[in-house]
Amino acid sequence: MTEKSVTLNDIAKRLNYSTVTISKALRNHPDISPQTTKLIKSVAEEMGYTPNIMARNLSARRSNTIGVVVPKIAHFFFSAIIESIYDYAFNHNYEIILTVSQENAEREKRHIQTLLAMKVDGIIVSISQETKNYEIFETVRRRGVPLVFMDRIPAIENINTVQVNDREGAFKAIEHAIKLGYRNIAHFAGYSDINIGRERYYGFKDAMDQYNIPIKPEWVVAGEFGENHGYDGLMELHRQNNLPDLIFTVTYPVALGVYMAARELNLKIPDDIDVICFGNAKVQNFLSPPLSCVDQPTNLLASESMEILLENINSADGFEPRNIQIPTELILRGTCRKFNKE
Amino acid sequence: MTEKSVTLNDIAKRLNYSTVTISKALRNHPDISPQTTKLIKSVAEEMGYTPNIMARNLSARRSNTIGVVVPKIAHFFFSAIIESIYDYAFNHNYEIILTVSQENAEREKRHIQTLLAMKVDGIIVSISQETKNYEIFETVRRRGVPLVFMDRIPAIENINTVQVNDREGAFKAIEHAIKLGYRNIAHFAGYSDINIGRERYYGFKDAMDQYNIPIKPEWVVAGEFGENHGYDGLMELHRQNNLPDLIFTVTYPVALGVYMAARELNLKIPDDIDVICFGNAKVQNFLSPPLSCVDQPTNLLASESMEILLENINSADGFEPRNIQIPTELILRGTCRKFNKE
DNA sequence: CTGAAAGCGCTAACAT
DNA sequence: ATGTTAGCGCTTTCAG
Repeated sequence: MTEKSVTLNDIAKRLNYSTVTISKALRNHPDISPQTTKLIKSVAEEMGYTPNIMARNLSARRSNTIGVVVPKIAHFFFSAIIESIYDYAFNHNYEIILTVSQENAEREKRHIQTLLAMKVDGIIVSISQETKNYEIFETVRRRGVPLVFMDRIPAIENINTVQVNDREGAFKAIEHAIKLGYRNIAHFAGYSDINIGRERYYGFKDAMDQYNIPIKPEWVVAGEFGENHGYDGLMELHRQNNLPDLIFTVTYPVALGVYMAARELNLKIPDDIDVICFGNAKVQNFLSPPLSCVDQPTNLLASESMEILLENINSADGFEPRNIQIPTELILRGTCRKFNKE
Repeated sequence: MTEKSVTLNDIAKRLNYSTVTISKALRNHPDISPQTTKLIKSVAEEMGYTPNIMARNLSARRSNTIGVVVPKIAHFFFSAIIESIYDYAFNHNYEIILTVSQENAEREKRHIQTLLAMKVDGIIVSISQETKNYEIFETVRRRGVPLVFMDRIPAIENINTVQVNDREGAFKAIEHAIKLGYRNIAHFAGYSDINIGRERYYGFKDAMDQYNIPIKPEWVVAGEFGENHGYDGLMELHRQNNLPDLIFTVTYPVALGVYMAARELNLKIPDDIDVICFGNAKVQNFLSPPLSCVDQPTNLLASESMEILLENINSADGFEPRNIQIPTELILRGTCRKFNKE
């Protein structure tokens, strides 16, 4: 019934060759004559041979596998990125081991340990919203495993990073809003431990400062990156009877949370309260109203990360860490557009 | 610099034990005395030992790893399912190797071969929209690797399946529409080779038949599961000047495509043309208008699949294939609700 | 309670 | 062009 999988040895015996010859032939090693190679391949095929990747990796001391750690996947931003990563990996003959931290630092750490134990050739990580201890990344470095941080980046030196220009992106959004006439602007921000929380806030602040608009502390509310933050945030401001005219949210899910709360409170977007967010999702076009945002090119984030990682993997030694910044673009839709206010 | 990772042997030498003792101690084998175990563990910890999973698996002939093949991930349905699968796996100490076929049968096959080569303990697959050749699944069976099909299921015998009650779900949606007074109903369907295409169509047909409404062949248009199908479909019907009053789409992305086309054509949803779809995504609540749908409980689909798979893996032999059907629920929002028509 | 021997399936280095 | 030897790091008998 359960047929035992055929090994190099099985083929060797059948053909009266050594396993080495078989192994080489199957990998097109020039040692082996074309005819023999052909013969061996056809027999392998016929016998239904599949290499045992565990064994191969163990022996070859490289796995052709890349580990990925992301905080979430059921959000457009990450699922789009992951899809691109898979694509890139497929085209370059790499396997991906994807792990999900669920925004939990402990879990993130365990995942990275597992990836190390699996002897992945390199790791791409987007840190969780609560990651504050960076020891594990030191461990990775000491092990000599190439590492690229993408989008969510810890504050440590000498690392590969691929990110969007968060500060500039946020600045553009707020500047646009100000030019539209907005003054009462709130920011539902991320925590400042994490780059995207910090930088997007700075971008917001840059713009407000530049146009001499005072920032109301109660209107800068730091929190997580999910719907809850947006929902709770708006609910709270409403309870305080302290609503701004516009809310700039640190991520798209936070904006969705604002939409939820607004519906519940019977606030009309964008008339009663307007929204603009960082991060783009195809569906935002079809929200009611369509949501304006700062676009982050997910495919570029993914491909740049992979590219740098593979370079690092394939550069014997002394690879200089690279830091890539990808420009953002402001996409205007139903919210935060002048004509809505006319 | 690049520090070599520490092995059982390293610990053994340091402690003057054999590797076997170390190995056993680390796995809490009763052979080893509690004190020795404790000592060994602390030293292992101190030396920064990480097991080499490749080696462990090779030797233990099981990987504690499950392979997953899905057609897409940047769609809410799949990303939600995958997240649940990861969760379940994490709690049961399994690793997941996720692969994405991109709706491509060739790629799907290669992924499954890779998973076999990686010696995964079991596989969950949701087949691509174009998979017609089922040989590879036979191969999996012959290898004795437990296999569960989820949501998208091929027409073969004696397999584990976990799916939603597609026919009933579609029926409920159409029946509801009919009771609302709709007669001119189109169905943007999937291809009939695949269960979800076929069954959802049957559900549609059941309802139309039961209420004696003739089905217009031009209004049943089969296609893929992505946005394009919906977009092209509506465009084409519009070109033919042959618009229905309601479109029932086989998936949520297809409905999105309809939204896109409708916007372009200046058709108002739900007044000019109404939409209801199979498959739920949180964001549908915030579309304009909110989209009614047949809900598929993604977490149940995921957990049932994992549960059956693990059972199958752990049942020595003679496991009877199981077939799970999960009931659906009709969720009414902005579209396909009577009050819109009043 | 501890360890020696053997082997998982494969590949790299070195013969022949 | 082909094979021999050795070993990747771990676990599973089986002896002591």
